Amino acid sequence: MLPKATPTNPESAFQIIRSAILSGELSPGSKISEAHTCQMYGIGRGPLREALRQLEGCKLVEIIPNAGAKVSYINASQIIEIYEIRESLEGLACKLAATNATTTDCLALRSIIAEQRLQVTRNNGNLAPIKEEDLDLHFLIVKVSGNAQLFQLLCNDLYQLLQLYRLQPNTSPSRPHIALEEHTQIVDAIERKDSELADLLMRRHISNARHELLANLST
Amino acid sequence: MLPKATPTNPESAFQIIRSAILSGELSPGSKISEAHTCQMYGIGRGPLREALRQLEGCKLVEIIPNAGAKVSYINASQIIEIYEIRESLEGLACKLAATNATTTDCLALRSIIAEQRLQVTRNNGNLAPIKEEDLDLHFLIVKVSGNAQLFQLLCNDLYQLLQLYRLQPNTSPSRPHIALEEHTQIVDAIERKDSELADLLMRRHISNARHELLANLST
DNA sequence: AAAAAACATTTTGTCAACAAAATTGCTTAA
DNA sequence: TTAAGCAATTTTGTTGACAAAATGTTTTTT
Repeated sequence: MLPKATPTNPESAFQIIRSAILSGELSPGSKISEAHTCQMYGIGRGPLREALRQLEGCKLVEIIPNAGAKVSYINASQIIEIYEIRESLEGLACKLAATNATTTDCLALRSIIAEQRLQVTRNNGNLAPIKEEDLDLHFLIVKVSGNAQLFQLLCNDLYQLLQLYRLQPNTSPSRPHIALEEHTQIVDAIERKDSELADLLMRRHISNARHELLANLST
Repeated sequence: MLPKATPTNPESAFQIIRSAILSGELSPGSKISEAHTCQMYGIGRGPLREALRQLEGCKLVEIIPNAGAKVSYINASQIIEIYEIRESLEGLACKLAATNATTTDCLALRSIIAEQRLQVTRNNGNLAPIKEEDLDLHFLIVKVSGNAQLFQLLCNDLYQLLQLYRLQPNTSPSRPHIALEEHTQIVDAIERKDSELADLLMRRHISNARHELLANLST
């Protein structure tokens, strides 16, 4: 019933390799040998090369002429820069979301918050893996903003770089209680259509996360 | 003396096709036939396909499976969305630039302003093509910000989408006197290291441009 | 023994031929 | 006249073989 395009085209190669990178199957910094990778995932060399060029555009791989491709390694200064960008863009997303959110949107946002609250109480304040729900919320806010370009930028590029970073050495601690509180306030502001406040709160939320990250790096 | 990689690799194909698109040689919306394009620019079909996938990442071309690639056509709502993003990101750029600018940087910024002023007086307030100097200024501010990720995002992706848009039907009027005034104030703020004000002024500057654009679209 | 040069191997870059899909134009039928 | 079906052509997708570059190893020379 699905429209299903041809199975082994460059597009699917792109998704296959991307999943492999984001799941950690291909680890950051490691070389992506063409012959080896082709056999591994059952894709041709042509399609693979196209997929690699596409992944280069997402900054997930780095291609060095005559020397091959390797999975990107995100360092600390890069992730800080990305957080600065997120601060601006997600502030914008919240501002727009507050303006455009329908009641249905608000219900969906609330339900994510509820799920997060459940997670936090369940883990009783320990280092909890809200990670997925966290991104879910940010994801939905960007979607609700209605700015398609913004959605693509954040959800197809930046969020995946964050994911890649999290595969690396240190898993950031993230204080679930505080994050939950901040999330709740943000959704409240969106629901009340207070765009200015939603903007401010989201910027502050990400700024806090950035400073926590900086503190962990310097120690 | 230059390291100069092999001439006809996918990288150079990428640059060749991109220039062709940005110069209008390949017009927005037109199909990019593989065979035809290969002959036209003297590049192989493999390298071309890799280049097209790379250009798809920059949103300069659109690839439809089993139907080929075509030059992107940027519509009004897309450009408005991009201006919203610019407003956020260039505000950030100004904020960072105000914090990080050296005296050398400020001199360079001032010299661009001087050039713009020259242009405006020369054309005596008529619809002047400050376009190049305008982008030069924005370009330099982003560079001075010191955020490499931000630089890539704005200067390698968004600015070129703007360029693509300008190739299309309507050339926006742009009021040089006002723009120059706004630019001057922005550079002043950066020079005084007033990051908050620089942020605000840039956001307002781009917001003004966006509203002008909207006004022209609705008429 | 250390450094440099030559060789062998692996890996990337490129091209050309083939297969599959889509578009085009034509024929045929309603 | 229009619409549907079919055939021919063009265009995209894919694979395989070959050329060039880089890497690693061995041999030679100082």
